Amino acid sequence: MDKNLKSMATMQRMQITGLELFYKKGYYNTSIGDILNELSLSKGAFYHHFDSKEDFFVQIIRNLVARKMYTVLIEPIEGHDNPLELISNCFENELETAVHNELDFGFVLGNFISEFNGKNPEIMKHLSDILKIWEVNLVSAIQRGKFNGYVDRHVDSEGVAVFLMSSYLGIRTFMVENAPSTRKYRFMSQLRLYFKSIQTTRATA
Amino acid sequence: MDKNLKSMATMQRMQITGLELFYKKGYYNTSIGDILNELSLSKGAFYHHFDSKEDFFVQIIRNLVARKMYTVLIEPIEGHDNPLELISNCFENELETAVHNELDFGFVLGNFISEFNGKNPEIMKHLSDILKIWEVNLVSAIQRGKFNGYVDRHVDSEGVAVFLMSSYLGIRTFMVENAPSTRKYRFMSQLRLYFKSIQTTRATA
DNA sequence: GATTTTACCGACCAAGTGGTCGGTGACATA
DNA sequence: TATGTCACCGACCACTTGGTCGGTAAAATC
Repeated sequence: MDKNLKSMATMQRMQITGLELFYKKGYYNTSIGDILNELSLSKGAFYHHFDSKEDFFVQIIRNLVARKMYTVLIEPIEGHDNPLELISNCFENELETAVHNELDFGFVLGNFISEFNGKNPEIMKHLSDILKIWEVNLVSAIQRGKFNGYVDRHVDSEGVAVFLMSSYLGIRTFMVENAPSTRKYRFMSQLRLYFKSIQTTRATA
Repeated sequence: MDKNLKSMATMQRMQITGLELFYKKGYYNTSIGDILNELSLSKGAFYHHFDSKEDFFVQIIRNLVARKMYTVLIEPIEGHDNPLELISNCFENELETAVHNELDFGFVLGNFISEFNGKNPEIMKHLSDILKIWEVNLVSAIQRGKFNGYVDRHVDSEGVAVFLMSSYLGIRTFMVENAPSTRKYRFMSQLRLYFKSIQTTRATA
């Protein structure tokens, strides 16, 4: 059973390093050799554990990206508090880690989507699945917000979700290009302005 | 002088096909051979006109992307009408062409930024320049709007610009993934809601 | 009409790529 | 102790890549 454990550990190490490099340099621009070098492992080791580069990448998405997305962008907005506030804090946190150049899984996703779109339907399916889950959870958070009196009943929940996901994906591309901290701040301010316009108006209905 | 003309025409053809393929398949995933095949031209022809693949790409950015960005995302928001309306229409138009799968230069830019970021500073500089021009023009459109009484004087023009650019870049990634038409519609609705929250309030101040 | 310039050709090259395969030694099983 | 399994090794392969270079034919220049 010790063997099995070692095997798992190696696979894990490969996947973690793989994600890091794929994220930094892009999938097509990262060779298996790059990853193996970083870990001082051989081709043989790689193909012993994975069928192909593509299989390897799919495993990474399912094992690392999907799970992390869940804990970071979905779990935090569950609950019955004001969803707009939950979302706000969640975005704030994630953008803050992004400022410090750590792996931000929202952006990892956006990155990969633009890399694979139109090229690799198999991989796109996996990426789309994750996005879909995010979307569904955002929509239900907004609806919960309506039910609990935090969100104006007239707003279109799906619309809000699309708008939120878009701007989040976008700000990440945009932060990466320049002045991340300033842009994060400006983005969050405007987001809160937008939230104001869809929250329940205390004055009339 | 006929020679010169033919030369220019060939370069133009190469650049147009190049942009198309780079956009569709990504820069690193498109070989010079791919482009040449499409045009039935030879390696010799390519390296006669361009120094390298990178040089070729930079030319494309400067000759095609930058100019098109200007006519499509910048010129339409100049003028002294309500800038929020101009921007709204401009985004609407561009997203509509995007729905029909034509080249959308806003997204071309976002795509390339995520592909080159952290990898090729030389190319990133060119992309950043274009983005900067867009940003500056958005900011001044908003400020004009304040001056002309269309936009609430308390809003942060730079913030609005960052928010607009982010959401535009994001919706394009997101539209490309699925249900472009629906998402475009939802996005535009929410964008107009946001605009309402930053326009001059007729009731008080 | 002779000469030079120029647009383009295509065989070729070195450097990588993803992927294969016959090994080897440590461990588990018997 | 003998045997089998399994994690890992690294030389090797077919193929693609960006890029070179000696050529050619037509146009421009003289």
